[in-house]
Amino acid sequence: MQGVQTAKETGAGSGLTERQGAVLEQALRLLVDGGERALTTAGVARAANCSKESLYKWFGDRDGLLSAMIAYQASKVRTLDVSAEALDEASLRAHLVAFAKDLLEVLAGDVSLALNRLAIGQASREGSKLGRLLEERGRRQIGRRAGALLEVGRKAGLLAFGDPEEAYGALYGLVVSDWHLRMLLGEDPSGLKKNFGRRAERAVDAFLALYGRKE
Amino acid sequence: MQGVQTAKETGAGSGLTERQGAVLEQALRLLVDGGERALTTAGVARAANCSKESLYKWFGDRDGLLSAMIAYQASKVRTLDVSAEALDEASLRAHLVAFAKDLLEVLAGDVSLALNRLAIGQASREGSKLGRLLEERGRRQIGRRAGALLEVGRKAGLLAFGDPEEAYGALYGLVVSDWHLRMLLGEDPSGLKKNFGRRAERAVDAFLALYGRKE
DNA sequence: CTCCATCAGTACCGTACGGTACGGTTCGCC
DNA sequence: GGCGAACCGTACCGTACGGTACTGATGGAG
Repeated sequence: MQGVQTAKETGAGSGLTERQGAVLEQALRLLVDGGERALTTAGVARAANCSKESLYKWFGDRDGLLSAMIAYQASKVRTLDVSAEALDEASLRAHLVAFAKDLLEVLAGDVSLALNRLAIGQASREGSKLGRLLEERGRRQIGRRAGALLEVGRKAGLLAFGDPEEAYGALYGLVVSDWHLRMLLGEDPSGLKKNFGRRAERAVDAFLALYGRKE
Repeated sequence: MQGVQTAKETGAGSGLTERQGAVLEQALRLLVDGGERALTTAGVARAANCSKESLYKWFGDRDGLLSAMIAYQASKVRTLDVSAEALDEASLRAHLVAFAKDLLEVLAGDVSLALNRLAIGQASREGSKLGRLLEERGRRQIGRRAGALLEVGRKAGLLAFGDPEEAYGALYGLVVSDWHLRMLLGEDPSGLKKNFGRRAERAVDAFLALYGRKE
């Protein structure tokens, strides 16, 4: 980090050059296509038309490459904030349903599944920080969005809950149930993807039945 | 299966001898302690005081060993059936809370986490049947227990739901939320384990608020 | 033009693992 | 007692991968 960074960086202040971003993109593609077994340093170098030496110079070692992949993928996700505009019951429900659909679509995405599988596979190793990293960049982010939404709903007198964390946990559980695990285990998600909309609405209705303020 | 099996088998008619069961036990221990990286054929042979040749004779190859481990572990879990005795609101709630606590304890168990991590790590491989196997032996089993319990509750007029699968999904989601994933990612479950009881009760109360029959 | 930094491509090394083969031993059966 | 099956321990082989070193090409700075 000494001196002026002359190479062009990616949009986010991630310290990555365009080239390095392209390499991570190829690495993610390899991971999605063939799982962790396919993610070899030689394979990444070949797919990205770069040398292994450059990989080690840029990312340190294989773990550094994996961490960079997670950070890079997370940097592409942007969480839109909910405007604290006038919120009525219908619009709160609409926001919640939109959140639920987004959540399901993110969790069912190829890259998300591959990265979660990768981090879970490494979780047994003691020093592996991949799980923590994924949790920080993934769950915390989407959790904050949901938390903000719930807070706005409570401020508007539409929701009633004591512990926001508990309310968020209930919402998450009602929306996702065990689908995430089943997809991680390899179950074909095509049957699920059709029903995202209906599933999200049902879950939100149940959530509102639990935490919606009875008028 | 030709002729009479002379060697003593394990209790379940799994076709495994005691010796093979002991070997699988050691293999599970290795997996729990060190993750998949520690689960090498040589390591299992050393830990179980058997030869690699015997491993390959008994289980075919490494995948066969992994499948046998999952089947063996599943065979140790016995699902107790709910007697269809007279069920009132309090006893239904008690049964549901017991189920929820069991579910949390199973999912948080060392062996369960290790096997789920293993199957998830292999899920990217095309031909891997481990995920399906784990789903069949694990989820389906506990799902049937829950389904039976819910059905009894409905028959007794204490629960009202249309689709049993949906009701079970809601119960599962309320109980587990994202805790399973977080534990799979390596989060320390010690903080969670203290609150199993309270968590189970809260989840069951929410479930009953949704699906309990208002009298 | 010259110098220097960067990087692609490749060759190389050590290691670790899956799977196989073999010698020696135990144990049940005839 | 002798035979044969099962099996332990170990040595062995091929392969694949992580990581390093080297060579040559490119391109920008002075």
